[in-house]
Amino acid sequence: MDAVLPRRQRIKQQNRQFILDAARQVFAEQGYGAATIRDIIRATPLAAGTFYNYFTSKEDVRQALEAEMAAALRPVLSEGRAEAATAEEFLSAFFSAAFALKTGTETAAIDLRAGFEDLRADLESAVARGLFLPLDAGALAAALLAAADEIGNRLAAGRGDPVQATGEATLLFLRGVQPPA
Amino acid sequence: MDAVLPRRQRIKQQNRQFILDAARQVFAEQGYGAATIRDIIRATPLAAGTFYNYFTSKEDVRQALEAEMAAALRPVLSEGRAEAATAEEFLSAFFSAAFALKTGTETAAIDLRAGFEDLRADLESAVARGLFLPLDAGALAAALLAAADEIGNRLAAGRGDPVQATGEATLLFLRGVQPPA
Amino acid sequence: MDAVLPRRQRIKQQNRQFILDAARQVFAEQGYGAATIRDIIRATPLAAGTFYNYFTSKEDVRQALEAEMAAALRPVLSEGRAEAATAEEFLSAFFSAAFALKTGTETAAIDLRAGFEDLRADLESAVARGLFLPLDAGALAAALLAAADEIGNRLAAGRGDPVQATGEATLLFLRGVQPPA
Amino acid sequence: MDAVLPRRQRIKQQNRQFILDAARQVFAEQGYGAATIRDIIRATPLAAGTFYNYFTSKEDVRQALEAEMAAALRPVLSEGRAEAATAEEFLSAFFSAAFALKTGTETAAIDLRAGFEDLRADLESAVARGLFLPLDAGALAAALLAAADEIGNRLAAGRGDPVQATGEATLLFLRGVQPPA
DNA sequence: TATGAATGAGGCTTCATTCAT
DNA sequence: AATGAATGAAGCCTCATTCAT
Repeated sequence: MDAVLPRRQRIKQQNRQFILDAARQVFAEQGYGAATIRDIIRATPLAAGTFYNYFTSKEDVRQALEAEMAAALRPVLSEGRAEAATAEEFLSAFFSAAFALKTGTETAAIDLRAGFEDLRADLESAVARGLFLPLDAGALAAALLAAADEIGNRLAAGRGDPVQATGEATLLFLRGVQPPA
Repeated sequence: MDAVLPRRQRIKQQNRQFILDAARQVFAEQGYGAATIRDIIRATPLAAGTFYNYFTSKEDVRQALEAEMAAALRPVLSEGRAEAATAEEFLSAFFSAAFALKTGTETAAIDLRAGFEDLRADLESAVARGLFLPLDAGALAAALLAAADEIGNRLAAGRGDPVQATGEATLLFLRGVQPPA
Repeated sequence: MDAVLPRRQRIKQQNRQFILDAARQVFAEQGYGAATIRDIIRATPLAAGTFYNYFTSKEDVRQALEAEMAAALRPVLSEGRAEAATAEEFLSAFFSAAFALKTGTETAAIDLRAGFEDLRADLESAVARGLFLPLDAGALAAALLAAADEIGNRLAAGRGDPVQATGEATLLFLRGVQPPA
Repeated sequence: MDAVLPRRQRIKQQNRQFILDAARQVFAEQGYGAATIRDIIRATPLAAGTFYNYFTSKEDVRQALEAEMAAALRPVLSEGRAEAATAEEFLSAFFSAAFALKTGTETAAIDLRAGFEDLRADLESAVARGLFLPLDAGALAAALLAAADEIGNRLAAGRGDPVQATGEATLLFLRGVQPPA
């Protein structure tokens, strides 16, 4: 699908990706605040000055990284949500995808909050279709993502089983905690 | 209630509190990772070296701060939960206290996760009393705190009304999102 | 022999000695240049400020220490030298005492050069008595002390036996290195 | 003789030498322990951070300096020793070279002990050739170097004449201090 | 465009010294 | 006298950024 790029262009793209990959890893290990540009370069085969040919600051990298992650999260998280016929299908698809992302080794330390806008939109649409009670879509998206992220962290740490957790979380948000009267 | 302390002791306590207060503010503004010890001292009337009479590192301050916050959170968050007669009372008390903490100006940037253990214990007891469906108390506590924290952040940013949010969040976790059949 | 001192005086003397002993140890471990006043105080049961009741600076301590060491070295190093009837007796007494000092554990890191003046005077007297060839007493004292110090360091490090080294060093300075013609 | 280096390489070598020269001077003036890296940089036209492009610590500089000095000392101190036909020639060559080094202004504060290994080897060879009495070469080397260093210091301070001192020191170690019977 | 050394600002920490108790 | 906390200077080191090659 990708056009064949001239050698120069290819190297440029590769170097950019070197930096982004290194940044993702460094941010995951130390947190964004504590990470330094030098840390990123060090995790790269490039020289110090080369960084500035691609980005102007740590914040610049972060934004590029966020865009990249949002693009990667979108298809995965949205999959199955748009066409869900019931709230249960919607929630189950969401938690299943979310926990898969959090426990997948290759995407360590993904912050699900990057998918906020997409989820909010999907929820609004689902509310409009009558699948959900008419709640504030923003608050609901925040609650779902925060809960999924936190439970996902627990799963990634080995506390719990993803499949069972998907079921429990779906039930929790589907029917709530109240025992039937 | 407090014993009258000799002057020197009083000043020591005061200085320690200067640092803790400054640290809370600095961590809230810049994040823990990006904050520097110098930032903390600068937000204090103290001299640079004085920091090390009280703490050995930024991490040391963080731990003291966390202990302080846990101690402050405990009575507020627990209030009304232990003796709640219904799940609704429990959830309502929880979200009400949580949102009050997050929107209260003087306690900016409190991370509710510090109250995890208390909440988990309360939930276990509530499940045992039959107030809640028999869910995994750890996962439920994680979900409630994460959701409350995230929604609380939105409230603190002016997006939404605490009272209404308390009602909605209570309902969300009480009955779930599914419309009645 | 010591007069009984009033309690105050006794404590003062004791504190002064605390500092001197700590300083000797610290200087031996880190060298004079690298040692700090705080290092000295830390090796003491005293508080930081107390140092300045006894000494004004690191240099001040060093001088007191040097005087103390010179006073301690004098009788040991001079012993047997003044009344030596031959050069061999003189040298043997000197090296024997010097190596004993360097290898004695309780007087670690003594710098024999503190005994320079005494040795020079003894040598001058010995030259005048015809025990030694008429060499420059200063240079000879320097050579003897430097050699004794350096060989003593080797002995203290376990390289060689003090008794044998005394014999060899005595012979070396007595007859030189030239094989008999 | 030296290959012509590209400009960048030349500057790097020059900067390294700036630091080494400054360090030698600073160590000589203040002693190794008391010297600071900042002192060294200040004696240089370089910026503070540049130090760490060349060395990792004060100790690192010291080692480089020692290697440099050993390399510089070797040919000078060894000159004339290896092929000496008599003990007198050997000692005379040694002291002459040593005093020249100590009193030469451009090589202030050289510590002759850096030449220990070379001298010990030369002495062993000389003993094997029968030039010297069969003494412990290590102890003898230590004694000679220590004496030469100390007397050299006296000469550098203006106390004595190098030529005369060479003669006296040679005699001292050649025949010892004992007057002929 | 890539390199990597130079720069000096600034963060971390320890120090000598003072002084209220 | 003895104490030990406060002070701010100063040492150590790393950083972001520039720029000659």
